Amino acid sequence: MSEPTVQSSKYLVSQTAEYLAQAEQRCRQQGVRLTPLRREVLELILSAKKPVGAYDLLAQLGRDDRPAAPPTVYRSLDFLMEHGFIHRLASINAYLSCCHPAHRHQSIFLICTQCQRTDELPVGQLAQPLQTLTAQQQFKVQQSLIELSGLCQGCQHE
Amino acid sequence: MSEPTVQSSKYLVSQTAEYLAQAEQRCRQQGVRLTPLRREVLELILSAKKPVGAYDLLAQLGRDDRPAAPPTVYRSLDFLMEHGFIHRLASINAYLSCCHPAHRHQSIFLICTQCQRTDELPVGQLAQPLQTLTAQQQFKVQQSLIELSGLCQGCQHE
DNA sequence: AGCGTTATGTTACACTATTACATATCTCGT
DNA sequence: ACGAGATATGTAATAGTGTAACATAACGCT
Repeated sequence: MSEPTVQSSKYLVSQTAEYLAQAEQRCRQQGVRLTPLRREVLELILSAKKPVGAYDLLAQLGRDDRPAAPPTVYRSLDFLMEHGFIHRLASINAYLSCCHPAHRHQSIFLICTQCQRTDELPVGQLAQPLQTLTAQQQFKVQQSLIELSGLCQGCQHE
Repeated sequence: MSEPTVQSSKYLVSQTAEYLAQAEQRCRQQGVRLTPLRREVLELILSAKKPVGAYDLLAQLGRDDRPAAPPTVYRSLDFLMEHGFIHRLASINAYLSCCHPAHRHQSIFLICTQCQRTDELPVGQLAQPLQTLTAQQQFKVQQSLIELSGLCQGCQHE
């Protein structure tokens, strides 16, 4: 709880407790409920140093010795995604917390194939060319997915 | 067999038969084998108007009344991807033929959520900003995945 | 023909996710 | 405080996607 989350260190520093408090507040503002279950799923994702699989979460949620059933976690994940608290990485079927849940945005994910740590970056300089390209095709983008797999700085020298 | 494939119409026109002939040739050049099975899988993907799921392919491959087993098709898909003949769309777990298998490249996919038709475009104007961004992060890209879902031109007015 | 390599067949299973329906909890008006 | 409707969770079953492990077959070369 004392160190900033790694994945967001370059982009927006936030600690788990602070993040959760802000999440609570945003849910209240929007009139939706960050229930104990949803909050716990979010906490688990926040405290992970890398993207987490749904079944990993399920195992950790396990009440009274037996693992929870899949819909339990998938519904929470759906809620958290819908409200912008987490993202799903399609290329590795895993979930990670969003660095800046305050507003809708497109992101680019850099996924390290070695250590699995993943950085989320704003589209920034790519937004304009992307817009130009889809406009040329007269394609109306609903959702974008940009995931780059490779070696992070730390893993290149091993 | 008489119409050009839709997905490549804006980028590189190629017909199934011609595509297969070129694939044969490239495999010979590289000393790898486009076996009847691999060729059939490629044909099925080429003749589809939209990306195809692995189990759809399996069903179509079904010999003597029973469907083929999963590894049959997955091994062929792996081969075809490895040699650049097809791509996998992670966001919809489907496969489609590559428009320009002659050389390695990054692509952008525009996937219509309505009709499922998918266009493959070269990264073009995005290559430079992408390169800049990953260089800033000192991230060594091994594989990139850019998939935009939305409505194609034809499906916007329905 | 014989041998090593490559490809395919076959069975079983792992992993990811959803459907359908039952139960519990919350919210709000009265 | 109460009950009705809406929202959330529990539970069981199953769908969809992909891989491991091992056996058999086909190829390619000497």
